[in-house]
Amino acid sequence: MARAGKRQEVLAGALTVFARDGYARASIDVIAAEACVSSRTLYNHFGDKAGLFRAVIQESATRVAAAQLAIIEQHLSHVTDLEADLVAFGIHWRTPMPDYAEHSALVRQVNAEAGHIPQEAVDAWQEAGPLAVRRALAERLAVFAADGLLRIDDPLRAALHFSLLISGANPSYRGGPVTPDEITEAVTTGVHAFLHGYTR
Amino acid sequence: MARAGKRQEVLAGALTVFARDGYARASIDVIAAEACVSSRTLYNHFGDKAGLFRAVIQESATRVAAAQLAIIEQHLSHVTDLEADLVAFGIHWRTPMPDYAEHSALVRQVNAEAGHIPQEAVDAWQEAGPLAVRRALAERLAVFAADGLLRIDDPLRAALHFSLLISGANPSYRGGPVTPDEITEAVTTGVHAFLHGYTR
DNA sequence: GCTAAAGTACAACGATCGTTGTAACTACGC
DNA sequence: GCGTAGTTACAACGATCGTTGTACTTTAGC
Repeated sequence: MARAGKRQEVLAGALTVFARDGYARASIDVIAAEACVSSRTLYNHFGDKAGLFRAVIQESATRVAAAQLAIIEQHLSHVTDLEADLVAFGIHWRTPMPDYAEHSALVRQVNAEAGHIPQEAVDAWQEAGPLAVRRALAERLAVFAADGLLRIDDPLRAALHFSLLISGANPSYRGGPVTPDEITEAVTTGVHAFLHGYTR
Repeated sequence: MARAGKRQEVLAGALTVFARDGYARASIDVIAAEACVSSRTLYNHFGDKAGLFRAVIQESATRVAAAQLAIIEQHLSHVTDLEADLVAFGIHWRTPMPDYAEHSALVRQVNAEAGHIPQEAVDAWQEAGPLAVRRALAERLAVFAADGLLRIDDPLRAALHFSLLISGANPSYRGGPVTPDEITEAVTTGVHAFLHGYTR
């Protein structure tokens, strides 16, 4: 296996290590071992550690964003019961697809390390990942507003609010994974707050 | 100045460096220089780097939580117009008091590095900081619910939702600081969403 | 099968860093 | 004023790590 796949395996291994240890803690040798690859190969592909990191966050953001766009498309194209569909969408969104834990851990690393990443790389990452998803979500919400189901002044901010209420506050401090029941509970209450608020 | 203040100066300098660089990147010598202190003094006070970090996050969380509890007390004790008071409270909350930027950068560092911090330290930090604030906020919200102003099943989750809608999504990717107008806009729309939701 | 490209193993470098020991120095309590 | 405890400057250590060079081996394409 000379040419094929090596690059992808390096990206996968680097994602694991960067997500777990962060940029500064992560060591090139550990990444190489995780990817079952020589450290020299790693340098041949990505130049240096910073280049590898940029490639990893870009690839991870792009891949997860694509998956989330598909989920948006799937659940929010033809809605019958808005609240039920939003709940189903939120549950699907938050339920761990493979690598979701690693991805969101990497997001936390990027958030923490933003000051040490070139601005252009951060911008590209945000554009390919969170912003793309937020924009797509905003588009759907705007449609619902046009249909008279919602009242929205700023769709982009509404999409942000939805994301926060649905996926917010799971920095996963505790080691254990989140149970499906917790996800259902969090999404249900989040969607309810998004739609109806807390006023009596 | 032998005994006095040294410890506090170390904590302040370490807060600055840890918040900016993160635990792994931060170097003891840089922290010592930032605090105008010998690195040996630092070890005499805190044992090692991990001990210093634990002291820093604990102190920062405790101090900021106390300030935020005071803001809650100040704005939400006697409310006349709930929405207006919540907006005023949110603006006061989010408007940078000194060190607020450093504190929230440190929070991001803790979120990213949670896997490398002893569980007990993370628990103590969360208890002294975010959870204490959330609990106090939940208490006020529960009072509003008892007064018939809000409809709340789970006050703690409602407090979480409020925090997310008000202070969420400012990972400060861009270098520039947030303008007061942006804060006002974000808080106003956040409070509106919290109270009324987006349903028509 | 041959050749060029890609991958590997291995050693080595310079740099950074956490941590400790030590001896000199300084401030504060009595 | 003196002594004790805190502070400093300084050197040194072992360890880790990013990165490079090189010689060797493997793989893929023709």
